[in-house]
Amino acid sequence: MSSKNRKRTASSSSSAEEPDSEEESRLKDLRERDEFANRLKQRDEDRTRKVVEATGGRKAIEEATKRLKLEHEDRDKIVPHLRVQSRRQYLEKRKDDKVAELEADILDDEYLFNDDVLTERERQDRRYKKQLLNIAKEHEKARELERVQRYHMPQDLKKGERSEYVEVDEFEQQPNSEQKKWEAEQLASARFQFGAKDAKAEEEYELLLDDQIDFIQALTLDGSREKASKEPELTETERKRMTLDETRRSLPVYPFKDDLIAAVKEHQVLIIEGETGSGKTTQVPQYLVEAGFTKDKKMIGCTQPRRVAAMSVAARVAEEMGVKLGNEVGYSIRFEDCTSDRTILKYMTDGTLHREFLSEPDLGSYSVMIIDEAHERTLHTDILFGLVKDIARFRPELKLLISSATLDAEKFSAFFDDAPIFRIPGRRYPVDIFYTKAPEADYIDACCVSVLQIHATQPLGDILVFLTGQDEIETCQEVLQDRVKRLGSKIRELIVIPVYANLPSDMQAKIFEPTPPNARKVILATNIAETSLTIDNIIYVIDPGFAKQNNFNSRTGMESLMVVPISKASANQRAGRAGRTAPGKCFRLYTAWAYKHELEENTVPEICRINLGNAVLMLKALGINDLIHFDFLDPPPHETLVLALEQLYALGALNHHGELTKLGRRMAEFPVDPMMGKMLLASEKYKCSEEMVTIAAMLSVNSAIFYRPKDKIIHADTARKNFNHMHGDHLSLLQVYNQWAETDYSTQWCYENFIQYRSMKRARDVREQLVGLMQRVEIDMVSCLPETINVRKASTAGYFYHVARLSKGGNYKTIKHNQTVMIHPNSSLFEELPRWVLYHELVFTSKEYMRQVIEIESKWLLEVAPHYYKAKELEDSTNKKMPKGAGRAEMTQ
DNA sequence: GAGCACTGC
Repeated sequence: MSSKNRKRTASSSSSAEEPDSEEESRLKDLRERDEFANRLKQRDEDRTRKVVEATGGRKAIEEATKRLKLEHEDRDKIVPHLRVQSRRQYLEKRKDDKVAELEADILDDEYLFNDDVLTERERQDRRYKKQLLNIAKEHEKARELERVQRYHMPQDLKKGERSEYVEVDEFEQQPNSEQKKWEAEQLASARFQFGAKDAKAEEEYELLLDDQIDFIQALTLDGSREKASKEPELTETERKRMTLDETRRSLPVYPFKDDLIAAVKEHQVLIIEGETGSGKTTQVPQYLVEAGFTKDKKMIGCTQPRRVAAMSVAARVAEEMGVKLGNEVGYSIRFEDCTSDRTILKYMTDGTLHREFLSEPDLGSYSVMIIDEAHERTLHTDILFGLVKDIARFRPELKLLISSATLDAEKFSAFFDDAPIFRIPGRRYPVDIFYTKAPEADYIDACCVSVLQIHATQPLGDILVFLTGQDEIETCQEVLQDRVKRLGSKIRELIVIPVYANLPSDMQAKIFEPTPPNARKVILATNIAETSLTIDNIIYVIDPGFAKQNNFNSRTGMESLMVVPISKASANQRAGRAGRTAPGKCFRLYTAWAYKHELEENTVPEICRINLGNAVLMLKALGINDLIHFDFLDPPPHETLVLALEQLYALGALNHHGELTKLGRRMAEFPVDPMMGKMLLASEKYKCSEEMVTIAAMLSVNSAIFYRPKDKIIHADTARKNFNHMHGDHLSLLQVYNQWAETDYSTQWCYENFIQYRSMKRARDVREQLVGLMQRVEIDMVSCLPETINVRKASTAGYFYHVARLSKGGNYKTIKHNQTVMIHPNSSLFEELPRWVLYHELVFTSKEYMRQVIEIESKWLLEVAPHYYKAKELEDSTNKKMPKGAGRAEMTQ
């Protein structure tokens, strides 16, 4: 490391040194880099051989089946518990209702009839009722007291018992929770009202009809199944009765089998355009196997944007081909490689293939590569396009299939030198599209009204509503449940179910439960339902036309999560969700004019919106030096690329010729941001690899570690404070992980400390992978605890770019851009305000916040990045501006 | 004193 620093210094202070030694050290580094790469390759080959000996992949399969089984068992354990919970909640609610009813009853009674006009029996009855009410109230009071006094922290729970706070969320979501009742009361009393109070009830019911939104039908999304009357639809049970072979033959691709094989044989690149449900993902690879594309021990690869898809499709195809998953048909995703030497058909995520390029840049073991769901334009598919196009030029025998839904096919074809397009009809029912006559001011409210409107006027069938986030979903759920309750038996039962990615999986599973007869399900979902989750039996879709999108500003290096209008492609995708099992309807909460004139044609592809540090490093590691002219389907903004290159240079991953250094080659092995990669490699020098790996893993599960249930915020916060480390959040995270590890990764411990088990489990997976990679880049695992200065120094070695200094008024200024930023209120340093801090990321929400912060000393910057910082600019006394030009360090070691 | 759409390696 120190030799590198010297070299960098030398290269930047130019004329002082002889050019020869600079050139020499560059060449030496390149030589070392290549030797390192060769060692990696050698090791990979050895490992593959070992897998073959160990009767290939069986372990992975066992692991996979074990995992599936475990999840299943988990659910079985949880479901009865959930039932008890919901019953309890129901009883609670009912009790509240009954008590309120009784109270109203007595009041009415007293108001209407004087005591003396009553008969003795009536008087007795009244007394009895009053007594009952008193008892109920006393009981409630006692319980209230008990609740306060006898509140026990979750650790008091006996072993095996589930902590209660998991479901509390649900309790709070109930329309009748105490807090909500109180709020509603306050609101009601604060409102100015005309007329008699009891007249209001009437109005409320009228509202359902009064408030209606006018929709006009504009067009119909064509379905390919309109002739459904001619060929009677197969029900699910009928389909099950069919043999696998019959099912395969009933798919829309089947008639095109021979044509398709012929087309693949004739052309090197083929674009396949087909709707979901055409069977292309499962069938096309099988056809190619039958056609003999895997004869010479080469594989057919098929990429998917999502892990679940890769796994489930592989399982399905294995079943159809009558082989065991992991043998001839396998899948490969992060943390799980379920393939063997016998595998000829391999499903994988696009990111996995992207990684595979590092060890096999020519895709030598594949005869066909299928890139599926290309229209989704994930970062990885977009980069794969460029790579794969390049390879196709010097491997003429490699076949490429790019498969996509409609619209984009022409663009793909143009990119791949006018490759022919093969069209396969899909299987979808028509969807009628409705627009509002006038724009809606409040789309949440409009959603609720529309749902009730559909519920009251349209035939049965489930509704899917697209909202932007958890917050909106919760509000909408409350409003709906409240209004439904008030409408009472005037309408049929309406079941409201939320879905978003952060929702615990057993709650998510509820969307798949069948709707009871004569009831209707409303699913309130985020974008998760646009692609990731397919829910059957949706007939109606409500689309307000918004989504949350992450954008990266390469000028400031800041990310921001904003609500933006969706694109036309996205709107059509959403509408399509209504026509999967029967003709459907889609209600768009914007005008037809807005659709036509205000929505973009397509969503801006991910590659143009995010930080490309890691992607650029990877491409460099693949030997692609001229990134500015890399063949992108949609080139990312120039500044993003420049920023990424600059950062890589500053980190020492590239030399001044823009070539990858040995350090850079090692960094590329890690599936993390380059700064984090550098941090991990720096741990070698600072002898704290154990700690850094943990911190990296914890930082990778983005801010989803601490759990804050609404009603136990105080407890959650005190629990969190126990982990706070005086020097900052990285160390707090380290403490969380290490304490968890000490309890043998206990679930119970997580509940007790208000920590999300799911995130911790993921951190553990990531950590395991990183440990493996550390060995791969030849770093031993050592610990420096209990001393932690080196942990912070190693962090600084990676993140010296992300440093801010305290200025007047308690604000911080970033060193690089002199931009005003603040410590995030969740940070353990929020009230400390150290002079120098290092941040993991900069996010814009309501303000510019630094998230995950540690305290550092300015002299460390000179130690870890002498090429980047001058001693002068780090002087604490002066307040003068930072000289801009970086890399002109004059420091001597 | 805040607030995390969704994937993936």
